[in-house]
Formats: sequence, structure tokens, C-alpha cells
Amino acid sequence: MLRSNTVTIKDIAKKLGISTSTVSRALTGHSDVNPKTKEAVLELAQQLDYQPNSIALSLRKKQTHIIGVIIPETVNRFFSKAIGGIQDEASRHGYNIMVCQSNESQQIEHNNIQTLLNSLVDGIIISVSRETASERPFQKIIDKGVPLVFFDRIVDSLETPKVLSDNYEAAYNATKHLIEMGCKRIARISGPTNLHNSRWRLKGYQDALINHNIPVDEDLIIFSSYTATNVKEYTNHLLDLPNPPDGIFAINDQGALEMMHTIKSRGLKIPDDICVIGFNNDYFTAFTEPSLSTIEIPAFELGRIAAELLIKEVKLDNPISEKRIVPSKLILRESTRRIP
Amino acid sequence: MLRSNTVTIKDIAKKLGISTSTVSRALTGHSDVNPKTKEAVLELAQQLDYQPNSIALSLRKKQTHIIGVIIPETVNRFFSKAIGGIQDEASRHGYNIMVCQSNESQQIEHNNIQTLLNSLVDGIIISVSRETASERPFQKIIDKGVPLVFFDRIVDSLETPKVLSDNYEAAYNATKHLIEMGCKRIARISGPTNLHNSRWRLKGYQDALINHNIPVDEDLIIFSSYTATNVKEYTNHLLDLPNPPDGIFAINDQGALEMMHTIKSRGLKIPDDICVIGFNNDYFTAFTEPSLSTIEIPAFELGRIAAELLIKEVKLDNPISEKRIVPSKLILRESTRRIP
DNA sequence: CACGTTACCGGGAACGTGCCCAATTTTTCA
DNA sequence: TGAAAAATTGGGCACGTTCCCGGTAACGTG
Repeated sequence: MLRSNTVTIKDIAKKLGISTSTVSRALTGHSDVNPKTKEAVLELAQQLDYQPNSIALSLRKKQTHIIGVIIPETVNRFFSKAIGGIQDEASRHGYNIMVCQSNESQQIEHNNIQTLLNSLVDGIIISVSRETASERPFQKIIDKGVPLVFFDRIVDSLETPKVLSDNYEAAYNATKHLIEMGCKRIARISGPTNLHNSRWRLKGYQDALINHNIPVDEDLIIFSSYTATNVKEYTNHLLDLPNPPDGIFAINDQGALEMMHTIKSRGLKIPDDICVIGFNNDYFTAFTEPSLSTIEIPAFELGRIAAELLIKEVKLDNPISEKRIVPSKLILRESTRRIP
Repeated sequence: MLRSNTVTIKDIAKKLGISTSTVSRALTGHSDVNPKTKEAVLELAQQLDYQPNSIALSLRKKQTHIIGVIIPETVNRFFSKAIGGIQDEASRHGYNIMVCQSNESQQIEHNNIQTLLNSLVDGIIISVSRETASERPFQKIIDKGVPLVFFDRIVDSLETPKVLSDNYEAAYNATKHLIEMGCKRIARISGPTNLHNSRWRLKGYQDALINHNIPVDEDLIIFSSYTATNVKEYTNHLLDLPNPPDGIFAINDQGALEMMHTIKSRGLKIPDDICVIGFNNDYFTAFTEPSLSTIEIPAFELGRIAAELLIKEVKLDNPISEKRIVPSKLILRESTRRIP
């Protein structure tokens, strides 16, 4: 690193024939300085394009103004939108973000935590991997006194701020909508149940059925992952059941898209023979045939709020424990539009 | 920041009754230490869970092991994939990444650069905003001796490493494919021409036409943005021409999807009446009706190579100027499949 | 004139680490 | 056995900044 002309307060002090203390005071304005010398310092600083050395500042002040972010994957549209929200809010408060991805691995996630702690980030925002079972690594963060905020994929047992969408309500309403459209046998493609999200969505689905006097049929519940490659397989499995579903609540829009493809290829009509609803409101859902009903999760907003809470905790320098639930939105389109 | 039990080399030195110099030496192994004391240090370090303070280290060594990344938007799938590649390669070499988004604004991009320089990142990887016209901010980075690598959206006039996909060839081949499918009037939706990419793609399209003795008709070239909301509008405009196109080379898959939707709603058949080809190979392209031919850009790989080149330059501590072109891939599906 | 008050400023330690230089101890070798 | 060589260690400065503390000059004020 050559970094030639990096000008420090020493240079300014020398040129002006004053001490570094005075320069520091003039620049920070934390204490009284002769207005004339102050002006001289500021002018020279501007002239030399002085930029405070953030490393030295971090060492002195013991804060880096960096927020660590750990997410499963950047390619996942939900998370990339969330990063956008985090970044937006962070930069608004003068914070930078350091992004790590766990690739859905608990081991890598653990490494990421260590890395971020070593980088002395001021706080960590995380959405856990789908493998994550132990809460020990997170406890370590808390023990070190580093603020921690979970979003979307949370560890519920820990006392930290959490930002969530209304998974239960979203799933309940989606299922209820299918019921209102006349569906009697509604299949659910569920995510892995070690994820808080998946459990509550499943519960929302089940409760909606129960409250409408429809029996919960375990045969209609498929456990999958968010990036499954066997969509066609389990779709065919469902359709081959002696008593096949007439409504499907998919794991996400990608899954729904591929399911629709398989359904149509078997000559079934959507929504007449079978209704389909997705999850995420991906861009393409408005243009599929038929267009796909789905649930919009405000990922950007989730990220934004996570950053907001984290920065609040950092500045407060005191642990807070606040759970924020961000409402989702049912987007109704042709794939569930029929006259019951 | 309470950071209670942060143990430093001083603590180790005190407990062992030796100097910090010796502890430092024992830990880094840069110089000879009595094997016995070395072992004692290492053991105590492990026992106390000593973690070197990276801030102090950065101040001392003048390198942060942080790579700054500036992209237009994280929500753009192309860029989020690229971030994945950058992060992957960086972490493999012990580097962290600091992500900023310009939101396609030149002003914000400039601020991002200033922020990253102030954070004393070891290098910067950037894909410029669509507004970017001036190369001054980038020159500033170079002048400071900070390694800089462009990817995908580059500034060609600057002497830095650059990572690109084969935009010209990709566009040429896509257009050629449409010609081979019998298209005589091929429309092109082009991106803003201040972007290097857009210019070369446009040129690839034009050259393919010329080389096949098809006149370039300016009426068939639409200038748009990558996130346009007026897709329906310009699609209708094209179809309403006295001599409408029989083939379309869309700006990207999202644009192609919406164009297909509009085309079909007018009762035209794809690919019989009009062929459509997209750009990006987004997930949904395999499941549209008809499935969409497109071009796959290895975004992850682009990011990975950008990080590789940057780290190479950082370690070399000497500017390099290497242009890497990553081949794209033509994905042929139903939207262009017809018997000429 | 002596003293207190105010305004301003400089010295120097500190943050945690690495590394140069010199000092000390141990080993080697004639 | 003594000196030279090698091995090991400590002291202290530096990185760039902030901030506490003490100092000094100017300025009243009685």
C-alpha cells in the first residue's frame, strides 16, 4: 500500500506551528479553540484534503462504525433485498456494512461470526442458516457485549431484538383465501422445521384448516428446502395421490412456478382444477400464465428495521429486546381466481 | 461498547512476566523465540481465548484486509450473484468485503468511493452506475495508490484490471441465432449507451445484421433502462410499426418476459410470429410459456475473478492492468425454436 | 499590585500491535 | 578460559487520534 499523500493532523499542526491537540480540538469542535486558529485549521485541512484516519479513530474510540451482516446467500432475492435495506439505513447513520454469507452451513456461519468479532464490528445482523441448531455461537456474541439483531430467520430463545414478517398470519390468510375459493384439499410445501419461519407458517396453514373444519391431512404436507430441485417429483407425487389436492400453498414463487409448469403439463387447469399460491412476490409472478397469487414479504423493510434497531442499541450502549413484526401482503392474481 | 474480557498481548506478557515484544514474536513467529516460552505464550493465548486486535493491526500494518465493493443495486440479481462470487473468493484469502450500493446514482457512487477510501480499504471493486460519466472519482482512487478493479460495467479509458463478459460476441451470436431462425426484422432493446456493455452489445447486434446482409433499421432499436416500467408501451410501439419486427432481442429476461406477455395478449404466437430472446438466464426463463431463450452471464464467476485480480494486485503491491473476458452461454429454448 | 478568572494551548499518555535496536544470556570454539 | 558468535529478550518508538491535565497569557477587579 503506497498511499502517498495521506495528510494527518500532525502535518496540519506542523504547518501551522501549533500542537496536534489544538488541531484535533479545532476539527472535532469538542472544546474551545481560538476562532481564528480554528478557522486556519479548517481551511488548511480543506486545502490539503485532510481525511481523518478511521483506523486510528477506531482504535482510540473503540468503535468501528461497521455493522456485520450474515445471511445464507446473496443470490437469494429475499436476502439481497434485505441487504439493500440494511445498507440503506446503515449509510444514513454513517455506518458501513460487512457482508458474509453462510451458504446455509452452520460451520461457515460460525466462522463468519468469529471473523466479524475479530473485525470488531459494532454489531451484527443475522439471518441464520437452515442448518443452524445450536445457539452457542450467538451467545458468544452477546457475552462479548456486541449488539445482535436477528431478522427473518431468528433464534427465538435468545433475548435480542428480532425483526420478522407475520409468518403465521400470512400463511393463515393465504390458506383461508384458498378455502374461500372452494378448495377442500390444500397441500402445503413446507420449509425445514428447524427454521422458526417454517414452523409458524405451517401452523398458520394448519390452524386455518382447523378453523374452517377441514381436516389436516399429513399426506398433503411436503417438507422441502427453499432451493429444492425435486419440485417436479413431489408435484407429481401429490397429483398421483388417490385423493389429490385442489389447492397448493407453495414454499415460494420459484417452487410455485415449477409446480404450475408440471400441473399444466398434465393437462390440469389452474385455477379451475387446482389453485396455486406462492410466496415472495418475485418479479415474474405478475407475468406467468396464469399470473400467480402470492405473498409479498417486505424484505427491504425487514433489513432496514434490523439496521435501525441495531444502531439504536449501539448508540444506547445497552441491550434492548424488541420484537418487530412487519406485515406482509396477500397479492391475489389469476392462479387462485375462481368462482367458488 | 462494553467488550468486557478483551485480552491483549499485554495481559499475556504480564501474566508470564515477559515483555510484549516477546509475546508478539511468539504469536507471529516472525523471529526466533525460545521454544519453551513460545509454547507457554501460545498455550496461555489459547486458554485466555486471545484474539489479535485487528484495528491495532491495521493501524500498524497499514492494511485492513477489507475489500470495498460498489455496485448499483443489491436487488439486481446479476449483482447479488457477483457479490456472492466476490465474497467467496475474498474470504478464501482472509479478506472481508464492505458493500455499498450506488442506487444507479453518480453522486451516491462518489460518496461511496469517499466512504471506502476513508475506511482505508485495501482495494475497491466496482461496477459503475448507469449515470456515471466522469472518470475523476476513479482517478482519485488510483492516485491514492488504492488498487481498483472494474467488473461488468467498466470505465474503459482507465488503466486497471477489468473483468467482463463477452458482450459483443454474446449479442452477435444471439442476433445470428435469430437470423438463422428466419427473422428478417429484428428489434433490439438496448441499455443506456453511456454504459460500455450496452454499446458493445448494440454493436454485436448491428454487426450480425450487417454480416448477414440485413439492413440496420433505427426504428427497431429502442433505448431503455434495465429496470424500465414502460416495457408494454414500447412493445406495442414496435408491434404497431407499419413493418413490425419478427424477432426481438430484449434488454434482459425481465423485459423479455413482459414483452412476451404483451405480444401474446395481442394474439401473436411465439415463436411462430415473432421470436424473443432475453439476457441473464434468470430462474424463471425455463418455465415461461414458451420457455425463453436467453444468454447466461456467469455473474458469480465475474465477481470471483474480480476479487482474484484485486487481491493479486494488493499482494503484489504494484498496479496491474489485465482484462479478463468471461464467456457467456447462449441458452436456446422454445421462444426462438422454429423451422426457418 | 496581587490575585482570581477565563480563554486558549501544549505535553503526554493511551488505544494494541510490530519491529528495530540494543542488551543480555547462552552457546560455541579455538 | 576467554572471546566471539549465536540465541533470546526487553525497551521503546511508531501508527493517528483523542483527551485529560497542567500551564500561560490576557484580562479584569478589588
